[in-house]
Amino acid sequence: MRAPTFDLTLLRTLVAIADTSSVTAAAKRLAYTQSTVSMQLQRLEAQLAVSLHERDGRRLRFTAEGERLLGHARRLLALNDEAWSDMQARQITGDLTLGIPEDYASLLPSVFAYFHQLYPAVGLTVKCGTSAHLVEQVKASELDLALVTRQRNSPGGDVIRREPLVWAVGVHQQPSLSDPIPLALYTPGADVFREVAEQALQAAGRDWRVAYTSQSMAGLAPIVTAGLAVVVVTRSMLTPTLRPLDESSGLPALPMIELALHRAPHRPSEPARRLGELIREQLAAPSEAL
Amino acid sequence: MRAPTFDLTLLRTLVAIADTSSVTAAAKRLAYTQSTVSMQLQRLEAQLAVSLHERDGRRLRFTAEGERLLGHARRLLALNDEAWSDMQARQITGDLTLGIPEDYASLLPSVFAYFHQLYPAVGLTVKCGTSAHLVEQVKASELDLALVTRQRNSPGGDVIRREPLVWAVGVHQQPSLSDPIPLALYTPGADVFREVAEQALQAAGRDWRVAYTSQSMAGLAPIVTAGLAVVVVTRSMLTPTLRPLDESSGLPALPMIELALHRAPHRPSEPARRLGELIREQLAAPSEAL
DNA sequence: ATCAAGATAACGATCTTTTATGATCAATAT
DNA sequence: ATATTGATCATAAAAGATCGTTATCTTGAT
Repeated sequence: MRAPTFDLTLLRTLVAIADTSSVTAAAKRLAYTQSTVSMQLQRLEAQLAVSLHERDGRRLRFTAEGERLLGHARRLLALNDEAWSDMQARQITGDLTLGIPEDYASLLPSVFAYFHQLYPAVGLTVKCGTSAHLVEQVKASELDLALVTRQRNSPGGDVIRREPLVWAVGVHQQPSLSDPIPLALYTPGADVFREVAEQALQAAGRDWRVAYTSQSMAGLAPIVTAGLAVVVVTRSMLTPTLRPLDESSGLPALPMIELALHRAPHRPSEPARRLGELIREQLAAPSEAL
Repeated sequence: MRAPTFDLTLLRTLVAIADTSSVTAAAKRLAYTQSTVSMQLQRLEAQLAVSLHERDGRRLRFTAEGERLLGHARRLLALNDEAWSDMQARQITGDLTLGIPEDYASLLPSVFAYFHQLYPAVGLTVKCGTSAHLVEQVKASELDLALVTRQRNSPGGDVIRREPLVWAVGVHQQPSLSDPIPLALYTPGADVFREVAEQALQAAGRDWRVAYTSQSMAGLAPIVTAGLAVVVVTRSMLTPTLRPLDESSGLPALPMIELALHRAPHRPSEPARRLGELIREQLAAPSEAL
């Protein structure tokens, strides 16, 4: 007496029948013949010794047992699909290199960890750099992917999400905001935050001075928390030591920036495709909020 | 391109191979031929395009992928088996009658609810009565099953669990325990609690009087909570309004009683078998504790 | 009466299991 | 060491069962 076991393909047609409430439509969807689906349903009923469906007039209706089995079928198939794609994912091998702005290095580790769980055989290298530099590297195929910040509606790459920029200072500081405004900025060059800040101040007719520059937020932090300068960050980068400044501070409003994903010009490798997908899924959340 | 779907029978042999770490043994367990199991394993590997096992010397070892799949297989099969037995259980129909002592009516509802979930097509009737009466009814096949209380090591039926009996009074009462002890007892007749109590008092040379009698605990409750009498209950029947009395009260210790399941003499119906099983499982918990 | 959907029958192809056999490895004897 | 034995696993070939298709029939709705 062998253990009774469902044939998952039969359960899949059961689900298709339920979804379409028609044998013929289910057959079309599954690329079977109508008669095949009809017989598959009968086979299921025979194996369980239950009648799963009734036919009143032309309409097909499931019995209580049918509905019950449907639930089991959905659960089983979900587990099956998950198991299958897990096994496939583990087969994917290769190496890929992703570029990210330094400041986003803190945002991504959980994504990397998840990626490694899903694709343990893929060697992932992460390189940090300024957005402008990263874009060039992707174009030169030195990177497979690059996640960069840019001003709104700039061309190139796919937008992953948009984020509001805010002025910020140390939590307990009340900075003197008379001109010239003391700014803490990233290293000179094509930095988006810097561009945005300077454009906004200029448009507002304000004056400013660069009180401090550094390669990354980490370097700027001491100055900012000490209240010696204000900084521009995305809202998601605010830490407990940083306090955002609203309009009452007198500083001009800042526009949104975009987080965009650039891909190397050649057709993306499978690992690159997957990582791109994952980044989109994982980071897509806080988009147009304000 | 049809959706990729596992063959659960193949996964079952995978598990058997893992459990026995031998193709031959797995074949024996599954009532297959050795070559069948060998080929089934290969088929699985072919379908996934992965090698699941390695052979170093004579020993069979799973690869990392094999172990991974094994996990999925176990989960899928567990779900399959659960689904299957659920579908079978729903097929079971019939009626059955269970007898229980009145005081246990409060203990069982969750079991009945669960039973109805598992076997919705079974009509369950519950009849209350004294243990002695219930036993007679089962013997006469007027009941399919009877759950009764009895003194320890009495014959007949299967012991479901043993429970300590305790003396109890109202929470805030300090009853006068000088002879004759005022007892609140069930209706005269073959009641186990009464028997046990009277035997214990007699053995201790104490005197008592029956201050109140009723068909059930519900009727006794007012007298007891008012402190006019002490009552005998199982520990599991203690409510927030009842306070158990320990040895310091001067009352003699009470023995354990047993909860036993009696079955009608004829071969039990399938529903009766199932309910019996369920009762055993669900009530087996607090057995010999003290 | 006609049309569309579902059920049934018969056939053919494919896949699965078995029987039979060969290969490999470990252990024991020579 | 070498040979032999025993056992396990893999492979080949054949029988058998199963599943899907084509074709046809039935049934219900317009």
